[in-house]
Amino acid sequence: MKKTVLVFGLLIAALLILFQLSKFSVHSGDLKIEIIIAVVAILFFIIGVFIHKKSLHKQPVSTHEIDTDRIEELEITAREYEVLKLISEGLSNKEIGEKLFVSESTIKTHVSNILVKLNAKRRTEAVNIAKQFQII
Amino acid sequence: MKKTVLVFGLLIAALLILFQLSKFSVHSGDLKIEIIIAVVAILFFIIGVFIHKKSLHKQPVSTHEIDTDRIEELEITAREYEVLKLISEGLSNKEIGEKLFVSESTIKTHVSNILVKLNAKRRTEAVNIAKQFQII
DNA sequence: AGGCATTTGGTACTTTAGTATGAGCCCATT
DNA sequence: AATGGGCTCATACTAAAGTACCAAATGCCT
Repeated sequence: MKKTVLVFGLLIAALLILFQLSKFSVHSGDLKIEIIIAVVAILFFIIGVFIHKKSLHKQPVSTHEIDTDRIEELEITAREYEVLKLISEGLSNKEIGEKLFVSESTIKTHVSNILVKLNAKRRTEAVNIAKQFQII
Repeated sequence: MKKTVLVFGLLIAALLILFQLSKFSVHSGDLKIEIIIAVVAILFFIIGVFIHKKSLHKQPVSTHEIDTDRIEELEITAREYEVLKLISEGLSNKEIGEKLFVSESTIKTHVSNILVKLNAKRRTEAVNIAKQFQII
């Protein structure tokens, strides 16, 4: 935000300088009008590209960001979320248990809770829904 | 492609007209130099935005394209691929069978073959591997 | 026509997943 | 001190997934 303001300020300043320069040079006759126009053209072409790039950064085209708000909305706890991510990586309940140093029973409980909260019937469906919600 | 050439042609024409106009107007003194510069600035700003947008279309930021070559490399058949996609949508074998009008046994056979070809132990792992391979 | 891959389907079995329920522990809030 | 949420774990059960065979119909290629 601060950067953008700074850039705009500099651009306006540059434009004003060009205006003054053009007046002076036309009067004195030692600078061709075509050159000034060319400089302005190139300058604003670059500005156009730059601004457009900036606007894209503000509205990410398909940058995959995690919607942490929705995780809270769904009341998915930290532990459940951990399990959910490991499910999406294709691990079994047993493997998840080993990775998190808890029993398979515990993972089953977590998975059951996840399925209810995501309104899914199976873990594969849960992964699909979670991806649509952009929470993984 | 043809569109781009056309746009460029028009732009060059417009630029030439502006040049001629600027010379004439300065000589006759009935058009201010500031206005010409402003027009050029606005014009090239728009061109800058437009060109940048075009270049993004040519190089998609992270457009998800399917690697059909790899599907062939893995020797995944058309039917197996259909099943794989439905697995990734979270359907059960029974549901997939109903959707494709075949028995659950058939789907089980397909799934087993998919798991071997993708070197996966479970369907969730298969989906994960398939996504890494960019085949779904 | 014979060989080959694909698709289909079955049986029988083992493994994994998921449900239901209960219970103990820890920690923060009231 | 009591309540409640979150994490843990267990048992017992049903459902789904996956394996290991076998077999038949189809279509394609040479």
